[in-house]
Amino acid sequence: MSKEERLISEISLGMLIGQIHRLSTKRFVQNSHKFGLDISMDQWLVLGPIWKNEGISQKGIAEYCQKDKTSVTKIINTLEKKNLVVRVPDQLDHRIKRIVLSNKGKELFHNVLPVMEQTRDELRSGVSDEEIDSLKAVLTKIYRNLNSN
Amino acid sequence: MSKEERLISEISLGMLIGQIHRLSTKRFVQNSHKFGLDISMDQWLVLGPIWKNEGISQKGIAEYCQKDKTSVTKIINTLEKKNLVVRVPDQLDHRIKRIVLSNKGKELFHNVLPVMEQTRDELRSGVSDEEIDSLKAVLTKIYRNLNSN
DNA sequence: ATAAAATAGTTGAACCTACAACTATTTAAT
DNA sequence: ATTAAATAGTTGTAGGTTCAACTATTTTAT
Repeated sequence: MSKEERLISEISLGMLIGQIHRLSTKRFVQNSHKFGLDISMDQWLVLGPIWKNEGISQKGIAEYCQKDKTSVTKIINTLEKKNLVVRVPDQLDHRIKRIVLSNKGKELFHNVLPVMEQTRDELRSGVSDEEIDSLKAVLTKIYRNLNSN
Repeated sequence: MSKEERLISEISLGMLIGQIHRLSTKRFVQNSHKFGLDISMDQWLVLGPIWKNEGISQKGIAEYCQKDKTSVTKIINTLEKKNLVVRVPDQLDHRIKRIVLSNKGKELFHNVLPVMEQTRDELRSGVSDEEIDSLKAVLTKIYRNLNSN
């Protein structure tokens, strides 16, 4: 492969990953609308650790989702505006805010599960478990390359 | 695999792709700074088709990059602000704007090539060509699933 | 006990994306 | 020829991401 060809193929790999990321988050939102819900992929991602760990701190959420603390602040803002979660200041360490699901938030969480499933099925249609495994293996390598320094 | 496990594994695949997308665009920008340049991944992506096809329309760029026309408008705005490209109205069809690289834009394009290469090398470190090929094959399947309707 | 460093979260600026509504222009239909 | 439909691009709004700078609160070091 010539130098230019390698560069072009690199572009297409980067573009492929970018496209899939964009299209899958878009599809998720569209599917949520089909189910009569209104939630973004990132809001859903942040809801996950709160569900699993009631009262988790924003820092905890950021680590779990591997998102910047700034992003977490802003997503929590919109979740709070939607009355899905509440910020509760920690009584011992006043720097920490603990995030708690409201009843509306809990309800939404359950309702989103089928949206998740459908999006996954659409994504994986015609793709075998072995293919997904090999995909994940290579992606994990790349992820480590990018994440270590 | 239980239903919940499948959902969790799905989340991790989605997160993996999202992380890699974010980290690789971030790495690209960081590397461009190391080379004394200042350009984002998306600006670079848009510069590509303009380089290859002098005077391409914004619609053409959008198709090439698979970006929304709105995004293209805004990225061209910032490229124009940076004096890297110029919008030239088409003489025959007044709806169309043809995008042309300035000298500064051409120069930047050349200078970014090594940034691209280095980012690719960092990304692919320890990953064989076969792995990249299988990665692309599966990603392409998923891409088609998402793109067809 | 106090000053310095670390930690948790927020804010503002710049950029990117998606959606909907809009302008201006060209093409098609009758 | 005139009206309707399609096309190219822009604008505004809302949500996300990153960076740098900032506040407030612990922790640590001396």
